[in-house]
Amino acid sequence: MSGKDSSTATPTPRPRQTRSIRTRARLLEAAASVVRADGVTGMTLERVAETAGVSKGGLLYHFGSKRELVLAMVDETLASAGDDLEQLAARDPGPGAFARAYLDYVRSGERSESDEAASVFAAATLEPDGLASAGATFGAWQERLRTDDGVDDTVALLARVVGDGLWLIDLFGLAPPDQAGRAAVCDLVTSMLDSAEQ
Amino acid sequence: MSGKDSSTATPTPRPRQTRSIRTRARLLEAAASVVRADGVTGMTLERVAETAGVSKGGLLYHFGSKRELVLAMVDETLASAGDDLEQLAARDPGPGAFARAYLDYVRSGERSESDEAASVFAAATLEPDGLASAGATFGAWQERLRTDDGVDDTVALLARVVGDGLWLIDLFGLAPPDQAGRAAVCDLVTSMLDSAEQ
DNA sequence: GAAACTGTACCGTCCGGACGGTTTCTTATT
DNA sequence: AATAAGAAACCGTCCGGACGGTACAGTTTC
Repeated sequence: MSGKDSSTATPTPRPRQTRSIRTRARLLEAAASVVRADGVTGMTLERVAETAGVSKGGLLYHFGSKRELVLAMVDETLASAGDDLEQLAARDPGPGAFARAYLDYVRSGERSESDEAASVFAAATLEPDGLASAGATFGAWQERLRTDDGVDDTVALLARVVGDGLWLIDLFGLAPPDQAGRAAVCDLVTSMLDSAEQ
Repeated sequence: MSGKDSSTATPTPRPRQTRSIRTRARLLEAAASVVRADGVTGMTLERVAETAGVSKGGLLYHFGSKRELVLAMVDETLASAGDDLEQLAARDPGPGAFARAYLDYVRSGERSESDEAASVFAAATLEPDGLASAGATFGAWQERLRTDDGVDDTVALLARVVGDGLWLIDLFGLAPPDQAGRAAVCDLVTSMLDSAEQ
């Protein structure tokens, strides 16, 4: 995960909590990596703790139950993606910035984050409503796409569907298109975005 | 699952030939319904068997292991979707038939199969490579889209991404767009398909 | 002195799979 | 037509093992 510090770092460092948060982050990361390596069924509390270099008791100190851990994985991943999105949109003034960011985010199909996100998504299926908050987040993004941007509703929705589609295709390894193809598609939709301003 | 037993005299009212494959299908269906109800973790062999009205031994007669069952679920669902797609494309002669079928398939979003497909997809994550064959199938569809249709490559890919995107968004309940929006998007891409023939 | 852990022991549950037995259908032979 | 033989379909139970979670007494770090 990258680009986590959205705001300026606190002037006074917190040595106390730094350790806790770092362990927490390590646990989250370890959980994703375990899922990626051994599948959802292989993600046991014991193995996650071991991978993170923490005892099982230590894990349960941070996450009271497996469910809590899984839900935190989803929230964390989505929040990180949201930050990246905002950051991308921020340096592109003008209408359709968020939609363009949405497409830029999936244009290259970089592997590193995608793999981890896939694991998280898979883990979310462990809990019946594990994707509930994910649905809410996607809904918020769609709303942002529709209202915050001065583009035609249909084209905005198209951008969202293409962005999500590419992202999910990557996530599950459903025969992702090659670099050239995905770039061409993103460019096509971006050009529609620009010419459909209103 | 007790059907009508209107037979009064004939002791053999039903041909028992298809008993095996019927039980198999029932097991597959039961598995999906269990996942939908209780989540991936709730899908145990015992519960699937019970839901299908079969003993656990009977289940294991048809599927040697849980892995086999899960893989069969994926294959079955994908094959079914592929059939629907072909059927849709068959009654639309002319270039871009498959691409249009791809979009028509997800246009309404009222697919009752969607629920079941979601469960199957979730179950596939139980096995590390549970989605391998799914990836292959999607790749084949993409290739069919690219070669079999007389449309521009980029637009064909766009159709695929939009189709998959809508489908996956529905599958995971990631804030699916409303009827009007999705129809508009599908119409838009379809019109691009028609005007981009070559 | 409190937060942030470690380490171990343990419990109740439940799961996947094996296995031996039982019923139902098909086929061959007489 | 009868029946023996055998395969296919299915039942019911048992077991080793692992998992999630609890409890708690110690230890390090700030």
